[in-house]
Amino acid sequence: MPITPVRSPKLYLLIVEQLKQLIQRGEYRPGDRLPTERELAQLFQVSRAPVREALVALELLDIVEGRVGGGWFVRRAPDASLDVAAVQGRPPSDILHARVLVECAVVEQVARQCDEDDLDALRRAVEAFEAEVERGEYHGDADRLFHLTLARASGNTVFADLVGYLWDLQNGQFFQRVEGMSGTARPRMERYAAEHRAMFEAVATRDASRAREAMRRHLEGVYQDLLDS
Amino acid sequence: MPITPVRSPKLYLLIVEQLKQLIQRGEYRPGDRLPTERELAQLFQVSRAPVREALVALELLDIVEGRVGGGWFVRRAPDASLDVAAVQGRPPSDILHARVLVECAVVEQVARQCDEDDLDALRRAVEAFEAEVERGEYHGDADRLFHLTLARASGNTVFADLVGYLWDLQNGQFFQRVEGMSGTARPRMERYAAEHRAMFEAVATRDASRAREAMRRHLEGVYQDLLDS
DNA sequence: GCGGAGAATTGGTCTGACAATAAGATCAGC
DNA sequence: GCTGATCTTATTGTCAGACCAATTCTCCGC
Repeated sequence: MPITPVRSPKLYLLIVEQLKQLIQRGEYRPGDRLPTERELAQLFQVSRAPVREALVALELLDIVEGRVGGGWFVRRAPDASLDVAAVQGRPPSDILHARVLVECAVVEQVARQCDEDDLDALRRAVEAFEAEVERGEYHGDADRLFHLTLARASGNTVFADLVGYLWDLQNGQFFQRVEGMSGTARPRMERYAAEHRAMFEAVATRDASRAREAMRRHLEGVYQDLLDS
Repeated sequence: MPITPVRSPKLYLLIVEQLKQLIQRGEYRPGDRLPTERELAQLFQVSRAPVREALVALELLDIVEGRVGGGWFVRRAPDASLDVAAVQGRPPSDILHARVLVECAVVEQVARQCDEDDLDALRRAVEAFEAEVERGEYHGDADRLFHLTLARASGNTVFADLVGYLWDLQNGQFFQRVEGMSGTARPRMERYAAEHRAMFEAVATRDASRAREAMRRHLEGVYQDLLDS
């Protein structure tokens, strides 16, 4: 179980972050020239070394480009990113509502249009979760996999992004650590497994409205469990 | 026949290339510790600086990980598609569907429950966009602000995250830069301004279903414009 | 105005140094 | 012999200053 990684704030990572934001917000646009390394070092109140390391790293991402004797130029805006680490915790109810909105739509769409391959993948995800519960362990991977597989089956890559983000947001915030599945945890997991299977069955029988309802109840149940604990 | 640009081989790029190959060929596997920076510098016959720049760049790609006082560790093998995947965005239609799902729900909820302060903020966002169009400039900030203000007015912080992400995803991918608003751009922007105002009016009069429809038409219109250009 | 030579600027690299952290080694105590 | 704390060493992260090569700017002659 991954304990929250305590990261020491390295300067070059902070500089990378700031530069990315500056470019994404249009402060510097593609084609623009950045301040010189020495100027950036002064602005960030550091030496040239971490500034260069940040710039070189961004160059490998094709975001900036360094020309000897010329300067650093912006090539493209950094990709939009949903970074859980950058978010300092959202109200659980906000997460719930977002998950209900997105995942209900997802499961409804999957029920309407998924093919046999999707169903196979879903079945495997359900069984992996059941096996985990059976063995008495839970580290979330199989749970996340089910929701992500569902999102992928929708055929919409953006939905997959959102579902993964929301899962991390919800579960990273709360049970960072579920050790051994003590006491009340086990019945919960068994219920979750059953709910996953129910959703799968609804999808397999192409019952969109039943699938949607199953998802809504599942998410609300998980939310309640989180609040209780 | 395009002349191949003779690029001056920067040392850190050569080192990045060699390290990537070493890891890809299994010389160093995930979990392994790389030689120390000083050892690598000796091996490559260079100083520490370019070695560090290469390592830091690989760290941003999640290929290696540097621990203070510990050393550099391999996290995963660099897969060739990573760079491409980082660059290529999401299918525009996927983004559209996600935006319709989320933002229609947002605007509907705002129409139902927003207060006077929210309406003020929305009005200011609408007027800022109109002023931008009036001045003949468009750099997206005011557009983004409107959608984000709407999301914030919903009271759900996660919705704000999602809306911001989806906006960046859609607009970062296409018009990275709209300079001067040439030809067909201006009428478009005027239409967008009008649509924003229409949404605002619908919200202000608490007409949830009209607001939702206005949002859906707006997003689909934007999508069509993007495809046309 | 134009072209070209020289000066100033700027990225790329090197060297050496120091602090902070992590990991290994040592040692006292039982 | 084992445990736990302490000390030592190793390593990264950062700083400062310097030099080189490529680029860009400037200014001068024409």
